[in-house]
Amino acid sequence: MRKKYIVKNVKDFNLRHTFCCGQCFRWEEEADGSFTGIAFGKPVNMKLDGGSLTVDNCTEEDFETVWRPYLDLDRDYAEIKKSLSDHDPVMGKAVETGSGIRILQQDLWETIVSFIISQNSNIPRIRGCISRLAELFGEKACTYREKEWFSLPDAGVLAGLTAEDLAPVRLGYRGRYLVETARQVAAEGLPRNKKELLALTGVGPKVADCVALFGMGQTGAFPIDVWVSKAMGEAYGIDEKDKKAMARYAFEHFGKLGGFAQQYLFYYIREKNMGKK
DNA sequence: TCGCAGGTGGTCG
DNA sequence: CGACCACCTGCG
Repeated sequence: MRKKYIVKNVKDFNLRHTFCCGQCFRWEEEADGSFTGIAFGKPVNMKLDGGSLTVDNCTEEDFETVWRPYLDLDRDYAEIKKSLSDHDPVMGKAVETGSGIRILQQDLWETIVSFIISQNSNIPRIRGCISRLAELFGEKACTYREKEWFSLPDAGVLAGLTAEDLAPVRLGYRGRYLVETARQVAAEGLPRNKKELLALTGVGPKVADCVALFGMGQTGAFPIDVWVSKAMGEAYGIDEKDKKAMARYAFEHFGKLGGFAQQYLFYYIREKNMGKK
């Protein structure tokens, strides 16, 4: 018995902006522009027509407890965008380009796993790794749209494996990081802040900031990757190698809005780069 | 074919 | 403490 849940009047939301801005790796665009994916063990399809969001395979209770917070629907993005746009013209353009981005509030463990895997890699490969990890070692959630869906393996499961066991996932040297981090989490519990994140194997400043932002709701976190470096080099004339200067700039100029600023910049510079090719 | 990708840990000076 | 550099793998 499948249910659909429809919400009217959703503002400042675009599925592609949100699911293709690099914050998540388990959503796929369908031919009709809708997106199918899984979070918190629940596969759904989302379709947006004007301001009307239809979530297929979703009850009202699921929507209120899972998807409303996940999609960050209770936050006023108009205000954030106004504030950032007023800062400078480049940010104004970035906000315009990614006007429907929402920062997803994702499962903490899944975020840790995803961004450890993401390092020094590329999006198609990251998606493949995460999907294989779920299918080979995760827990079966259910069948939806003639496909079997799996959750990512939890820390306890991964802690009992070796990097060798993970070979078919083809994580490369990240497999070792993942097993080691799983053992740390299984023993000590999930990290509660950036300091505890940095204590995990395979988690450095970039991954810690991604997890803080996407998995801990720390909106001031400002992950600096090669794309954001490029964007800030162009926009603010900061030396692209000087990560410290960039972090300082973000802290001083964007404060608690740093995470949003980062997503708009990231999406904008990547869009621009795609257009070039 | 081959550099390089949404970095990190280890090892130097 | 800052500047290298190796590291798995597979895309473009």
